[in-house]
Amino acid sequence: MRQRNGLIAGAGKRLAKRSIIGTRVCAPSGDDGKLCAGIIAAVKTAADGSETGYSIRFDDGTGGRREYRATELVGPGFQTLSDLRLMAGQRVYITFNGREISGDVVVHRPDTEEVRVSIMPHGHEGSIEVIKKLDDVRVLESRKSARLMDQDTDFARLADMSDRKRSSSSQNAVEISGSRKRRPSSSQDQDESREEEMKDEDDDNEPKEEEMTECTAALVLMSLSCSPHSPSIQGRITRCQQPESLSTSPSTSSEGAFSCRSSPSPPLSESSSSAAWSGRGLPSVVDEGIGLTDDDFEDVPKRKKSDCRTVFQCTWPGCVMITTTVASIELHVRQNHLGPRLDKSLSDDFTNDSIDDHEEEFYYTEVELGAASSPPTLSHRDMARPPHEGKGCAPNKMIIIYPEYQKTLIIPRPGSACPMNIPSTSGNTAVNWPFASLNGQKQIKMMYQNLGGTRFPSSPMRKARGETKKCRKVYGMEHREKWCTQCKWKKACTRFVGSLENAQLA
DNA sequence: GATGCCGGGCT
DNA sequence: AGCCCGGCATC
Ligand SMILES: [Zn+2]
Repeated sequence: MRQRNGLIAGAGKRLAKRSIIGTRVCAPSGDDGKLCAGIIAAVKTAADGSETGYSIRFDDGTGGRREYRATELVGPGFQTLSDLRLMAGQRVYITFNGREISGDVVVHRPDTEEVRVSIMPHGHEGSIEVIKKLDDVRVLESRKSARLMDQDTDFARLADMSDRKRSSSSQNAVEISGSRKRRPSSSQDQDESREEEMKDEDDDNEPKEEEMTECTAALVLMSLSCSPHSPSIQGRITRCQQPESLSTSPSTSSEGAFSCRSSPSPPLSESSSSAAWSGRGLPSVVDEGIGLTDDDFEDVPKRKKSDCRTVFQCTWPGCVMITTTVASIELHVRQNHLGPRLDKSLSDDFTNDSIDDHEEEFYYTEVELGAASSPPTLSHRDMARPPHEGKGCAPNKMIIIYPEYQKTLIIPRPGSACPMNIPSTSGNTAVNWPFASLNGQKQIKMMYQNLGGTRFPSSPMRKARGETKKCRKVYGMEHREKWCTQCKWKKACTRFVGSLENAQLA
């Protein structure tokens, strides 16, 4: 989220590699040379894989598209503002009084790298002109901080605001992604979820692209409920890009004990999804800044490069099956644990993906071999697992060790026959666990959504407060200066760290 | 109410 | 990255 500025045109060059679809860029939409903001809706690639053209969909409400070459685009990975000259009248965005404000270029002096911009600040009648360094001028609206947002009047924002007011219903399941549900006040979470009108009413989509956008949207939704590094996301990406191909191993991930279950997510199911992704049918008001940033994709490929060998281990309680391919582990899970699919063809068609498709994913995990940091917890998990029970029937308790804190959690399961059986519609106890990274970087998150009201006593999402007294308690508010820095910053204390559990972590 | 600290904003 | 703080969960 913080990396949003990756979107700002001119804010440093970023390679326009990977999936740049959805990236916000600017391009000359008319003959006047003025740049208009839009998003990359499609990329044309030559046979050799090089990108030769970009189809840009403009924000201007017409939904019109045009194709451009890379050299014509302005934005991350393409030209920066210093590469060109802004025309008078060009709409730009600058920061004025700590807030982003739009204005029109009066004149741009390439020699001095200065731009005179005419703006109409709030509470000012009439416009004023300011001179800004080119560096401080953007042609793409940046994402504003929540704090700065409230007074904005531009209609995109208004739409945004009223939008965020919309209460729950379909959105709910998406919002529950965080470990702690935050008030809408911190807008970000939801902004994200409305990720793009990528899949909007536009009808002339070539099929391939359609697939991509859906994939993108799915990715985003997933990322809301799962840790961004969740293998399941990666799995989906893989699947998405190469439908039908099951044998492709999802990228090598160094983390993720189990695949995570995307939240029960009714919203993922057809009806609501299109609404959610289409910006709720708002004509073409662009949910500014919501386009996928590079960063949204970044982690995924990054992970890929750890080229260690991976195997896939069944995580079904009591099962120690290990295979070398996704396909085989999925097959194993399906055949040995899940049983035959009901009412569904056996096809693994992604487009057909609905709530309980790919259930296999949730019962295996990738394990890196040879990685120096072989997940210590894996073995623990095995040990913690009840020794009995083979197939089909699960114990009614689940014992989970959370790698990060090395705590064991026993979750009583309401007599369900399958582990983590997630009720789809009238669900009562949904368990969602984006798993902690095994390398301990990410916070373990686990969610319970319990419509019945009874929450599980101690949510593992949050480190149960240890008995250890921390700086604050020890030194008291009056000796704040003695606190460790982390405490001063209201972060997890580093001085009085937990106890043995944490000690073991090393 | 106090404490711990996550998530996120600002510089 | 350092600093700060809102707000939530837990004690
Ligand atoms: Zn401390």
